[in-house]
Amino acid sequence: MGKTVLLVEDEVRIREVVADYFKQDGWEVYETDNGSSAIDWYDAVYPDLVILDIMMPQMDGFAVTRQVRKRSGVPIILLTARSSDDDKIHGFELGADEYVTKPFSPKVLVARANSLMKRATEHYLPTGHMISFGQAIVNMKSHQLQLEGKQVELTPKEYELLVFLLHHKNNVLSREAILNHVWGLDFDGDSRVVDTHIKKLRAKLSCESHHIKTVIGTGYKFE
Amino acid sequence: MGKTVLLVEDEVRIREVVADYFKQDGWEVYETDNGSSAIDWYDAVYPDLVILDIMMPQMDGFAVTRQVRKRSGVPIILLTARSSDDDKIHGFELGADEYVTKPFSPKVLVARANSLMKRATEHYLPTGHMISFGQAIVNMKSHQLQLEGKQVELTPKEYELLVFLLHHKNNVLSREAILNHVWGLDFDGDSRVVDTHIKKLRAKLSCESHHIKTVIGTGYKFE
DNA sequence: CTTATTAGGACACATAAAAGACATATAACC
DNA sequence: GGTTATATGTCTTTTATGTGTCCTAATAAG
Repeated sequence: MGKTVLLVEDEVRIREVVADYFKQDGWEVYETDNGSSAIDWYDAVYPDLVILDIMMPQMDGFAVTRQVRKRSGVPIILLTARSSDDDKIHGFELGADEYVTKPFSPKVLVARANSLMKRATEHYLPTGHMISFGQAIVNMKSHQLQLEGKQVELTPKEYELLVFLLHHKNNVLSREAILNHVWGLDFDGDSRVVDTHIKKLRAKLSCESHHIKTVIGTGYKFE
Repeated sequence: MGKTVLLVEDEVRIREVVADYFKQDGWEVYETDNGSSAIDWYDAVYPDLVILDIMMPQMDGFAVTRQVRKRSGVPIILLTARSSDDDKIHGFELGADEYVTKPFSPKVLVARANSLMKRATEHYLPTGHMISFGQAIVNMKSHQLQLEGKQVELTPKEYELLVFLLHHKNNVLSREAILNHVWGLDFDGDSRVVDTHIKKLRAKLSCESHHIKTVIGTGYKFE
């Protein structure tokens, strides 16, 4: 699965240009022009990166940042027309990771996004880094699962699914959100594929499968 | 209240650098260079996070992990020297939440610590949109009810009903009104379904069930 | 005390998810 | 290029869970 970015910008011209550059660079781009729908989009796709314009009608970039930060520590880039230090402090306090001042070059923005992602990825998955739960250790480098000292092979989908669940521990994830993130937006099959892969993951997790909770009517949750 | 971390590392140089980074990030840092005093420190300060070097004289990181785990589920990060320790991790009892391989960047370690803390905190005190009453917290995101620290699973209807009551606190709600809002206008069944679901909600609310008052001849009220 | 109304329990029915079987797609190998 | 193995996705059956109805006991109102 490629990198996904949620782009929130009300000026159509800027949004389209930026989106094009990101697509060119291999990103999957979700676009919206206002803050309140941005939150809905976030919950639906769980993007790897969020780019927010500060100046937007109704719900501005700061407000969106606050809402997103309630949900996760996903990298956030704020786009600003103002360059005053007050704004910067305000934004950093709220949890934005970077500031890009308008006018900016889309190339530079993509470059910053990539370096931020790289940092975030290292931060999530540094080499040799592992996450454990119960008797299990997930090796983020070899994409393997170690269970009671034994190696358990995971298929790519199983691995992606497990990592997505782990990164959103304790959050209820709808089939929709899981599909969008692990399978991608272009997947147009039955949302029950998620069930099938959850089933297979549970089988491989064996004694630790209880961590994956079914949330009836919605989806799943990792605890 | 600031975050506190107990740092157990026998190499002075590493310990001091790491401690500095954590202090810089607003943490209160307790340091010690050996495993046995680590337990004493733990009992004295009850830190929010424990960072342990695996390789230590006398009592190693695994032993300390075991001791700490007897006391609580506090987040633990183990520092391992290169991947040669991977083999050791195989056979040992687990219980640490993360493993960071040396050499590591102190920045990354602080970042990991923060995200781990965030997860742990979310787990204990879910943020996001919540409504609380008495000892209960309703999480509008996970559709769950937390009662005296324990998660209580709500079915979709129970959740909708509870949220409707909460949104109209202190208002007497007729069965008709409840039906129309929670079941929808098209529902053509018996209005006594409301009673049944109120009953089930009360059972799940247990000690907080007194908030749901019966208004005889009309319906119910949440106080 | 009588009647109206609700609570509680038992049960039937509806819906959602798990399990299993199978078909198709993808990759690896000869 | 054809063959095999593996991974992925769909379909059907089984199981679990949620929902709604009914009946009886308890409780409140008149």
